Amino acid sequence: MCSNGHCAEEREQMNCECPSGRMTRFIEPCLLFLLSGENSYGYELMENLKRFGLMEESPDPAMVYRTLRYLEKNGFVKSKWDTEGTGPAKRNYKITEKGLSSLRGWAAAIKERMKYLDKFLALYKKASKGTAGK
Amino acid sequence: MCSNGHCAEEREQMNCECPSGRMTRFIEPCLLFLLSGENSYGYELMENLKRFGLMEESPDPAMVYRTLRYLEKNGFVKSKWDTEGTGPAKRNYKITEKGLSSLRGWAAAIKERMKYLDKFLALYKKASKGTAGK
DNA sequence: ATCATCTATATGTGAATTGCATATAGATGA
DNA sequence: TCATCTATATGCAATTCACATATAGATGAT
Repeated sequence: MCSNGHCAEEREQMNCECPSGRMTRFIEPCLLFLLSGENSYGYELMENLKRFGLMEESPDPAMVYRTLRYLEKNGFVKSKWDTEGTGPAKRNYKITEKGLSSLRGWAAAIKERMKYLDKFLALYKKASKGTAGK
Repeated sequence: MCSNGHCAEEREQMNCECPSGRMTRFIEPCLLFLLSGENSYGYELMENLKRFGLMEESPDPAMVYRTLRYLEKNGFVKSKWDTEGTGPAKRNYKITEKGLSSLRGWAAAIKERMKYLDKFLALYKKASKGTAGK
């Protein structure tokens, strides 16, 4: 049981994988960001997602592929089958203008959200100085 | 439709209430923090939650009361009916040692989480300097 | 040749989380 | 008596996600 009592397994507080503070749908801006750099496809994106740290081990393929389809369905990216080269066919994604705009929206929202988290931590720290958070 | 295409209504990017970056179960550490300051009850806590900014208008009573029951069920708080004073009876909550420990866990997790968000924003900013995020 | 492994994409399912609606009821003031 | 404020609570459906599973082309080892 983790420190928050959510998880079945015993974990270090900092490595707790219970929902504490999980960022809902954070994989979306990550994918959009990667695609804003260069066109890519699911399997490759999965590897590069590790850079963002939140999916340290290896991101869930289901999440990656489903999110990519969601992004395409909503016009944030466009895909084409790429049968060149070796191995199975890849679905190659390219970000759209709408996708770039969404990425800017995400960045702004994340910035805003961090303000609130900072506020929480500031309140917490302030309260810790006294005995309690009165 | 918001900038991320998730919401039905038109909104300013910064005020978008779509899931962009929402912190899952953030109400938990907020309640624990408030109770670490002084004993309180649902209706009062609901008012004080506004201070954290994330539930600007007014927090959903369902979330507040359900979360409090969850916290009690898991030993993070204890409650007693308070029939003193005027109006309907209040369920008065008091944080436990386990609750204080959980609050510390949340604070650590949030700090850690902010590191990742900072990292994302740093990457985004860096990429914005060049033409694209290559 | 066949078998494991790597590359690549995709769907199914159940649990967790949440927003919104609704129910209940004591107390207060017009 | 009726609306409003205080106070707590449940029901339900949509969203999100972790984990399991399916499919299939290509490659290298034995």
